Amino acid sequence: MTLAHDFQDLMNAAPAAAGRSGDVIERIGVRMTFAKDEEIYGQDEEAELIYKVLSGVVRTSSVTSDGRRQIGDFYYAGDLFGLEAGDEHRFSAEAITDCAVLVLKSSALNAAGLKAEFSRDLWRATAHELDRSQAHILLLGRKTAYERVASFLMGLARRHPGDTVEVPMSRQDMADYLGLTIETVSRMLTQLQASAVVEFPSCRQFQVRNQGALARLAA
Amino acid sequence: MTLAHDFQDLMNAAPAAAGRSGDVIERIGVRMTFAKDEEIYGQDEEAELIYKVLSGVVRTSSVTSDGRRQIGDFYYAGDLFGLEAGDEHRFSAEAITDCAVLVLKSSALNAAGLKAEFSRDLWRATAHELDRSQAHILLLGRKTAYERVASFLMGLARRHPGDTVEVPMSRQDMADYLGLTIETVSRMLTQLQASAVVEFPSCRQFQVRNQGALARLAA
DNA sequence: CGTCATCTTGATTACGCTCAAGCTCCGTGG
DNA sequence: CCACGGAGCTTGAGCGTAATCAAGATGACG
Repeated sequence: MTLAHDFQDLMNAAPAAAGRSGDVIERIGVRMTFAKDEEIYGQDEEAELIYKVLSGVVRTSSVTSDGRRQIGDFYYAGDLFGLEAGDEHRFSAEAITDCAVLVLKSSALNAAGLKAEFSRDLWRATAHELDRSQAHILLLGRKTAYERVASFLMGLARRHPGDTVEVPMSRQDMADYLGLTIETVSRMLTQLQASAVVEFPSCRQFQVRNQGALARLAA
Repeated sequence: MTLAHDFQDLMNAAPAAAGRSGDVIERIGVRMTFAKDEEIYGQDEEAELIYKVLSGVVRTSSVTSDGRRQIGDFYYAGDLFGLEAGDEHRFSAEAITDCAVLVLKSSALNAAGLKAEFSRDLWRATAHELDRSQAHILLLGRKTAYERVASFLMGLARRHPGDTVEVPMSRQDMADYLGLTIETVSRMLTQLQASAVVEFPSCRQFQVRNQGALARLAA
């Protein structure tokens, strides 16, 4: 990991920060880059920083002592992550592609007197996270493997409108997000292709062939 | 459902509201009561109210068109619920016992100029919800039926310290929270008893017999 | 062109679901 | 006081979906 700016920037930039609150993190955050598979923060580390993806894709994940892994979510350019209720992170965060990330120390907001300005955005981001978590709960609790994989592709397609959708994560990442094994994910993808719902020219990109069928499965 | 105070109270009480922000909802909220199994709000209703449980137990749940149900969480006295990111509720809320609930219109906070005072509590409650949701994701994604039921009992015991723990919800509610069927829940409870981890004198109350074993299973 | 990681496919197993019957606990009424 | 009925819970038998174990296929990279 490398720092693009010195941490000193944080203090220098703070007084200048004004205007729309959406800009606060851009103004007083520190830009950092992470290589593919590099850890951004660890499970059980102190949760005092807020992160914003500039480019690349980030995953949050939790591994139990016996090796079972669950992925919390995937984050793309523009998404905030790392905000949590407890003192410690429940999930770790890793770059799944080379990434650029803005990092903001939440205590710096207080020091700079920008907390109020930023707090509405912070609440929104937290509420949005909650919303996505609840959708995830529905998926894990009551959907079949076929529906889970369909929902996942639907989510990817929704985020990246365009003919061909890129799949930035591995089958293992998908499986650990969906509460399945890689073999099951692979089989369901094959089935979805056989049913002409989607088409995979290669294993990391696909096109939606039957939007209606996909939406029905994802519902 | 019955209103203990007139809605007018909301406006009357607002100017008097001062001091600790934790009191805001108590001061300007409206008290309502709900009978067992009564709906507090429905799925896809507008999400503009915030609720606080005074007594009894509330569940949030989501039912798909084909009848599959997932329970989001259970709420006890002191818990806030109903806060959501979208305009519409993803879950409905029902009383699982006779309940008393404080209801607060979030727009009233703006009107009364109390939003800032309340916002920190609101953010905390949202972050806490997120934390619980993430734990729920871990449970649903990567735990066995046996571990899920053990985790659930652990959670009940933690909330209500004391020798005998009451189980306010039905087996169906437990099953729909845990992503299982009532039969599986029942079998796992029988197994946990057979292994002397817990003991059920009746089906709605239990004692923890082996704290360590229960904690290990729930981890 | 060879090597290794990733992905897919196949065969078998097992965990939890479905369907079905029986039990327990309550409230109601004879 | 006991018989009846119904809802909720438990137990049993068999099945099906997804996991596991094990080969192959594909693709990226040196």
